[in-house]
Amino acid sequence: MARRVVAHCDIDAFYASVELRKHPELRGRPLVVAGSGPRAVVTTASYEARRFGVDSAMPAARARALCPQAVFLPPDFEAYSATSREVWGIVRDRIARVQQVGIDEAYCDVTEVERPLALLRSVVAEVRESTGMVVSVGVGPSRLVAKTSSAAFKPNAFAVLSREQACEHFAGSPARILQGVGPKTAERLAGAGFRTVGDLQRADEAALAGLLGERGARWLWRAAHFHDDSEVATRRGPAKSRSNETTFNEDIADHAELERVLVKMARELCEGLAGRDRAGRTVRIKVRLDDWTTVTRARTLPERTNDADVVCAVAVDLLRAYAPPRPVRLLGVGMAAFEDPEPRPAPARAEVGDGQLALPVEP
DNA sequence: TCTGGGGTCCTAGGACCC
DNA sequence: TCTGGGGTCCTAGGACCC
Repeated sequence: MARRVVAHCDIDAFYASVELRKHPELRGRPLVVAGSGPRAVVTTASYEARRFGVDSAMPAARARALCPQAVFLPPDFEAYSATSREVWGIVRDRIARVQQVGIDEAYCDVTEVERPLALLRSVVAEVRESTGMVVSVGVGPSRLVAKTSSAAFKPNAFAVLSREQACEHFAGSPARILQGVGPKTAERLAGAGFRTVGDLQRADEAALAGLLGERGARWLWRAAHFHDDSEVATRRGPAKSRSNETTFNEDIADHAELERVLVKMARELCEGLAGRDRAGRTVRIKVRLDDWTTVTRARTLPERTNDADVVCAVAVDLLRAYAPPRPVRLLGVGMAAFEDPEPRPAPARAEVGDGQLALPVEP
C-alpha cells in the first residue's frame, strides 16, 4: 500500500475561542464555559483558566473554587455549531478527503496532494484569518500518529512525525496518550507495570492478553508501535441510535414524577426521529441512582416504530419493571436498531431477470 | 474530584434453533 | 433421552470518545 499522509486538525480551546470571538474584551482573562444548575460541569476552559487546574467535565463549583477570578459563561451551542460549520467548510473547500469527528476536530487524508504540508499551512492560515480559530495540526502516516502529535504539541501546533519518530518521541509518555486507552485501561496496565508507551512497546503480547484479551492485546501492541491502518472515512453513515437524558438538579424518588419526565423525553425523542424519518425497534431506558449505579433496560419490538404512544408505553413499562430502589439522579430514553435487521433477501424467481434488464446496455 | 449529554463499539451470557 | 456444536438474536454492562 502506498505511504499515506494523514493530518489531524484540532481547534484549540474551541468553545472558549468562540466565546472570545463574541466578547473580545475578555481576551487574556481566564474563561470558563459551564452549564447552569448545581450539577453543571465545565464544557471548556481557556488556556489561562487551565493554568489554574480547571478542566472540562469538572464540576463547575470546583472550577469556581480553583479560579474565582475566571469569567464564567453559559454555553451557546448555536454559536458553536455555526463556527464549526464555518471552519470545516473552509477545510473541505480546500481538501477533498475530510472526516469530521466531533465539533472541533477532523482528519484529512492528503496522500494525493502534491505539497501536503504547504496546503495544510495555508488552510490553517485561512481558517485563522476568517474565523479567528487557531487550529493545531499533527501530520503522520496514520490517524494515530497524526492525532497523538496534534494533541501532544498543541496549542498552535504543526507537528510532522513518521511512525518511527512517534515511537521514539512518545516512548516516555503515559500509555493514556494512545487513543483508546482510557482511565480504566491505563489503571489496569499500570497495575501490571506498564506505565508508558515504551513499557508497552517492550511488552510481551501474551502478557497484555492476560489483561485485555487477545484482541485488545493485539490492538494495544500495534498502537504502542503506532501501527494503524484505519481509513479516513469521508462518508459517515446515519446514526445507529438516538437518545435523550437528563440529570436532575435534585434526585427524584417519586416514581410517578419519574414516569412523567420519561414520557416527556420519549415524546421529544420520537418527534426528532419522525423529523428525520427514522424508526427503531429497540427502546432503551437508562437510570442512574443517587449512588451512581447505572442501570439500562431494553426491549426490542417486532416492528420498527417512532410512534410516541408506543415508545412511551414501552419505556414506562421498563421503568415500572425496574422500579428504582433509590432516588434517581439521571433518567434517559433511547431508540436503536434503526436498520432492517437483514438486507431484504432477493425474491426467488423472476427478480434475477428483472435485475438484468435494468442493467445499462452497451451500445 | 461527588462526576453532563450524546454517541460508538465490545464482551459475555442466555435463549432458541438446527 | 442425552450430548454437543454452531449461529443468531437479545439484553446488560462497561469502556471510551468528543
